[in-house]
Amino acid sequence: MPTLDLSKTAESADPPSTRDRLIAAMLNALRRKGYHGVGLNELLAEAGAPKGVLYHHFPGGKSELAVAAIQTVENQMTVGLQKMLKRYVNPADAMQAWMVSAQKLLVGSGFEQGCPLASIALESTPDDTAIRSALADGFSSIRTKLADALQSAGIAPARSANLAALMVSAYEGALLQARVAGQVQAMQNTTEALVDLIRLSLSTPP
Amino acid sequence: MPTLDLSKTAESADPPSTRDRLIAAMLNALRRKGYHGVGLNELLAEAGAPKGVLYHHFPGGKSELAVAAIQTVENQMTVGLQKMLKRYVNPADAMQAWMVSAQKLLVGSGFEQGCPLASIALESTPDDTAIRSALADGFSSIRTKLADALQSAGIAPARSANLAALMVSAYEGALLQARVAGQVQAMQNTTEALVDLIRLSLSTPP
DNA sequence: TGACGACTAGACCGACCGGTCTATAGAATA
DNA sequence: TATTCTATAGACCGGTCGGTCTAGTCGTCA
Repeated sequence: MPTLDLSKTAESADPPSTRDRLIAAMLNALRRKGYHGVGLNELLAEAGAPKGVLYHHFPGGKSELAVAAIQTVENQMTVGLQKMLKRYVNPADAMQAWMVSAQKLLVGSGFEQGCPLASIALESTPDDTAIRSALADGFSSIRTKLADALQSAGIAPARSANLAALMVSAYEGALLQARVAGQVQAMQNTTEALVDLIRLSLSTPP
Repeated sequence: MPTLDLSKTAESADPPSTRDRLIAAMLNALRRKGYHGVGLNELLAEAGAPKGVLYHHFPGGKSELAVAAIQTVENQMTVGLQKMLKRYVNPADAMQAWMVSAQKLLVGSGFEQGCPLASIALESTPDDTAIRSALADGFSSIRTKLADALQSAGIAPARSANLAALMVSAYEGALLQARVAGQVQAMQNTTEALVDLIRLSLSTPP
């Protein structure tokens, strides 16, 4: 069960496979209007693919494609996060950079593109077991990576897990508020408060 | 343009009007599966109303009903928040109580019911102007109320606005993570981190 | 070359979508 | 009682939904 093809460098990349184009179209849709907000026809038109192709690569249909998209974005986010955490020694700086990058995507798209995980998360029901478990895995893996980084920055283990959860919550909640407002004020405020508090946390014994 | 009828006490309440039943059905749907996840027929069945009635009370159809639902829940949330902020002098305690009440609703519904504002927020596009502005108003009013309370608790004005935004972000993000995971761990972690940090913030000069 | 599997292609399906329309019941006004 | 207005009721509409099915086009390997 292949996910995105990562074996090529950005330079030598051949045109993306049909499968990857389908995943990209689903991700784009999730960012903009959510899972139930897009139709299959629209998805296929964007990917430039006929219907048969979808059910060839994803026999489970729309929901299986969504699961693949979730796993893809989980991978992208953890990779991006690791990069930031490596670039900035101080996790407060890394957090700030993470927020700024999301903010840029949001503003650059005219407040259309949010987080693809968040939208489908809120449309899912407990019956959507495959989707929910993919999402749960994704968020859990992001939290774990953050917590590890916080711990190596000198924050106590118990506190790291809590702070990592707060960071993810703040990220999702801030994006959400800025998106509907059509302005980044709330997101900037959230970032500022959180970054301040992480700094405070770094300089305060548990 | 009447919203929910608040002129009656809980004791003397007559059966809810058709209009209110429609709003309640929409709110329930938003909590469980989002705006595009419910059909009109399902909504009407839950409210026990025929189709004509919807377009009588809400000529703008589904989206106008959604706006009314958003305004209703904004009102409910700000009232509830004010009550908590009055009961607990320390805003950290109020925040904790707020999170616990949301967590109870989530768990009590088998991880079905989240925040109705968040789901429709992520499904909306910039074209859904009425919905987005209702949401922006709602979140903004909640933030303002929180910031005022933080300020009266002794936090500097600039810091209060930031912290209020973080509180709302954390609330939405925590609910989202707990919902898909089917367990409250991430929400409890978020709450703990945030409450700790608010306390720290109360005892630290800006 | 012939056969086979992977992939592409799109016509087609019943169900359901949001929305319109006409008919009617009942209370209020004259 | 006649009239009018609000509210309820549900049949009906074209369009789109997610999904199935058959046909065709490749490259690969015997």
